Amino acid sequence: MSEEEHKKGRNFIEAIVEKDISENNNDGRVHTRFPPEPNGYLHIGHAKSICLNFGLTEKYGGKTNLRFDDTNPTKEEMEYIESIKEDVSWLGFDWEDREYYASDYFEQLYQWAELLIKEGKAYVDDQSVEEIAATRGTPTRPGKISPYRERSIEENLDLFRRMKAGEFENGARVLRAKIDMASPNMHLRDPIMYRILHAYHQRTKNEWCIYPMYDYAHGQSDYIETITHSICTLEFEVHRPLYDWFLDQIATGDYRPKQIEFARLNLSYTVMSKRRLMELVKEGYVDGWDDPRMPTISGLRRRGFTPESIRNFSEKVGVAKRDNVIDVALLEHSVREDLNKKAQRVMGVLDPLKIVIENYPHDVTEELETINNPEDESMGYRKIPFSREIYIDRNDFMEDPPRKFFRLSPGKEVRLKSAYIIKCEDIVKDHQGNITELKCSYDPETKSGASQSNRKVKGTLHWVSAPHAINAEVRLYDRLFNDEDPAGYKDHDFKEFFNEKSLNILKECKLEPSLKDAIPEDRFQFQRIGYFCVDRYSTSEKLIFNRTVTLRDTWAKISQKK
RNA sequence: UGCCCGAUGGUGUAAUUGGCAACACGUCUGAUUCUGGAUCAGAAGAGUCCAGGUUCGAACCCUGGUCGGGCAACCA
Repeated sequence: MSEEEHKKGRNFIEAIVEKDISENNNDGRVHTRFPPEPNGYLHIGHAKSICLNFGLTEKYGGKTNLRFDDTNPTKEEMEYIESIKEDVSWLGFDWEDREYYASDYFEQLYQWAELLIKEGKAYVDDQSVEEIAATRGTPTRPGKISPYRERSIEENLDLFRRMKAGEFENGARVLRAKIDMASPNMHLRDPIMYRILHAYHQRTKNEWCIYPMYDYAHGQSDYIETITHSICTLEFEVHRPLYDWFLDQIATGDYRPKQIEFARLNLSYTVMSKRRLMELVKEGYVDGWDDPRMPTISGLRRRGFTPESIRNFSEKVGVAKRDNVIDVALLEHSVREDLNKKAQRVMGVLDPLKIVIENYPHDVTEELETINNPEDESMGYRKIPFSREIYIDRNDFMEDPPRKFFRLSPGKEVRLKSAYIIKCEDIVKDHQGNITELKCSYDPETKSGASQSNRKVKGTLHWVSAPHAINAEVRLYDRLFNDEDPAGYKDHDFKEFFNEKSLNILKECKLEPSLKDAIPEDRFQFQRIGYFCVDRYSTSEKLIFNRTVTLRDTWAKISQKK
């Protein structure tokens, strides 16, 4: 991308960063952070944020920290930390040695809290949760001042130290910043800085029984890490004055991190909150956080998405402040675009229909040559066996076809990809009238690559040689929900829109023999069908393929229009 | 009846910061094709939420509305 194009296409955050650099704010540094709370798996929305934060520092020459926002020991687990790290690196980003935890700063945070008390800017409140909630006021009415607000500095200090020492029960007292109970911004009405939580923390163990709240911990953590641009989602916009207030209390020089908010990603036909995804997992709607239908990074990975496709997608969706719903078609386009260039083409028959080529000799196997990827000659060629009995997909045959059907039907000819032209001579049915087999003839002059092979026929089919085919299970996935915005109804639970047909397992699929050594996460294009990925739990005894996405299907559109 | 955001083709994002509304996805044509894929060529689709104002000129600035979102967890 040229300098000129840069300027044209830049989003509002890049514009801010460029301005800060040109004005030499914070010495012209760019330092961002990705700050997940380890209480769930990362999803495609986080991927956008990861790409944004790491992308910015790649572009402008800076650093990005990975920081776990682990200030609530009752909700957070080690399992999530591991999955988050794996997802970020899988996407292709490197936080180098900067793996940080908000809990690493507990001591510093505590010291700053004492400082605030000493300056008369924080106080210990003995009110109960209910009382604090009740006296906070409403958006239109100011709150009531706490009876404990004017305690002496000495008493506050003493009580806060005793809170830390574990002398009080959960919920008995909190430390509050003394700001303004009448502020029109609810977050400035003496926000809670510390609460008492006698809970075991994954990292600090039993060292603490008071834990800082997000608003107090986050900005100060940014400050400690010398973050310059603290990017978060829109719902934190009203927190910004508080973010700045806390910083102003402890900052000593000119350096200040700047909070910038952008609109979170929404995807059509799915849900995008950890809470809802957790529900799907816990209530068994899906297999787990990495179910291929989930919009989680691990789910997309298992489904067969590439890191590149997700990064390209993140680039394409843009960054702005207005609410948005991205068409899932854009995500699908991103994988197709990437896999089209990379995925080896193979033959796979999902719903086998046997064909006997009656004029082809018994006991003969030809090794036919076929290109691995017509988009990339360097991927080479391979051999596929051909014989008298083959399988084609059942929906590639119609006994009574409509006019635009270019596939096999009685008396009609069709090309077998990389093989011969065959003609349907006869149909074999069982007693119920189901088609069980097709009798065909082949034209030996039409072998692919042969000099007289140029005869044109309307259609080309994929196929596999019956005696050489290997068996596999193929899982077809569809959108998780039937509604574009399942979480968008006040009077309906999002799970009411769960798509019962979102998973279709096919157990009798026949694949070309070269696939027998495929290992988990190998990706292929099953010619004319779609892109498929070996499931992470696939074994050589039981091969399992997940359909990542179908190919664009013009015929499906034509036939749907009837 | 408070405060803070936002509003540009079906969807998303741009518009050299006041100068002919562009790009991508999607849709539709056609060409091509041993994948009804890919590729190539082309088309339709918004006059920028509304009403005023400033200006030679407004998507952009001002005023007033309308609509949408967020904020009242000892969550993040």
